[in-house]
Amino acid sequence: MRKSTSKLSKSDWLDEALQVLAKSGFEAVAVESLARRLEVTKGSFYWHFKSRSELIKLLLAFWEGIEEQYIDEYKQSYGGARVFLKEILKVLISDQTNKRVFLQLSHHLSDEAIKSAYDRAVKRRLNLFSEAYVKMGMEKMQAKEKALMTYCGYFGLIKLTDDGLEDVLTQEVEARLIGREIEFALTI
Amino acid sequence: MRKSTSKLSKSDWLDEALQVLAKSGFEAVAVESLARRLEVTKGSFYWHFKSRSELIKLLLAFWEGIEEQYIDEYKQSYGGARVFLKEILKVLISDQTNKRVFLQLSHHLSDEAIKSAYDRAVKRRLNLFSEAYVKMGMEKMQAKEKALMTYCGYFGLIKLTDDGLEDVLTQEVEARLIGREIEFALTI
DNA sequence: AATCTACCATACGTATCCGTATGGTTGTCA
DNA sequence: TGACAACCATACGGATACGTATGGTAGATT
Repeated sequence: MRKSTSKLSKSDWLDEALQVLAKSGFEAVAVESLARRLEVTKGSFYWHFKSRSELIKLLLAFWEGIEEQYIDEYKQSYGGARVFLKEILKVLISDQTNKRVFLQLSHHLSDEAIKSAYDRAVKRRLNLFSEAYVKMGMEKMQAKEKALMTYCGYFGLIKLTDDGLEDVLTQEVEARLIGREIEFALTI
Repeated sequence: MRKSTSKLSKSDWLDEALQVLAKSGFEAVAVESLARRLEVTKGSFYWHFKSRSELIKLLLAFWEGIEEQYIDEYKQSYGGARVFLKEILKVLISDQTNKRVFLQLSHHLSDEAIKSAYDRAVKRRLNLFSEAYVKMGMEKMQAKEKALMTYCGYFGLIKLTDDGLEDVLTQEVEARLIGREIEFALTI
């Protein structure tokens, strides 16, 4: 029944699940649906995972790992706080998978595991911004306030650019909006 | 089996459905669950409605009607564009039901009916803002750009204040953030 | 070559939805 | 008072999801 002869690993399931999550949301991260995509049956799934909720937990940890990893990379690549802030904003805005997974999390806060991963992701962003503003010379309290403002603009932006309102956001308008949001974030 | 002797109307179902939608999302707007809340069985539901999707459609129209109605009221109450913008922002931010329903819509754009209601709601807000900026003296294009910026801040704000991150947003911090967002919106 | 382990298929049980079919009750009106 | 309409209960069918039980196969290991 399988096409490929190679057997699957936990990692294969997680990779596929992340794709599905980014594209279609948590509801689509379903056991039998995933199994069909991987051309196996759920017999395979329940060999690798205890339950769907275990998959979800591992998936969240998987995603958080990826995110933390490339935040570290950006921190090392860009020493200056201002340029770091600019570049990390650019990637948080333009990385479609990161953006969509983050938004999917934000839609399912009634699930405890998802909510706690989401809370951490929000705080990661707020701290990123806040720390940058402190390094750029702001007082801690003002930096936190500015970080909140930046975060609101950031979140509204990734949501708006993900909603598919073609007649509102042409590519040109979207590009200008992104530019202005980044400009706003860099103005202290 | 019923407690009250009075029979239900379509309106009773819609009122209840709106409450549930605001509080728990579209998944919770389920036929049998709603029936239990109203202390009837789904036999009643399917007498009043053709299907669940019909209820959803009527519910969306119901909500849009409420929203349009009080936007009109605000337009009449506040003549000046600046004060109108300030007041409409305040209510769009602080009206919990409006805010939560709007956010719920934003989470279910794969449903066509929901998406089109959501698109209209987004455009309503963008037009509100844009028109205000034009009346405040901005060129049309710049007004549209500023409206987009305002919208992003607005959306991020209502989302953040709805996410229940107690250790991030104390009441005091939230109040200051709202103040700053409104201030930003009014600065041209 | 025999066996053991990793991996998977199949079949089943259960829960939860939506929707339908059908009949019962209650109030109103001729 | 008898019939009709509005409103609702009950019972059922079907779809879809999760999870379990059990057995099969292919490659590594001894």
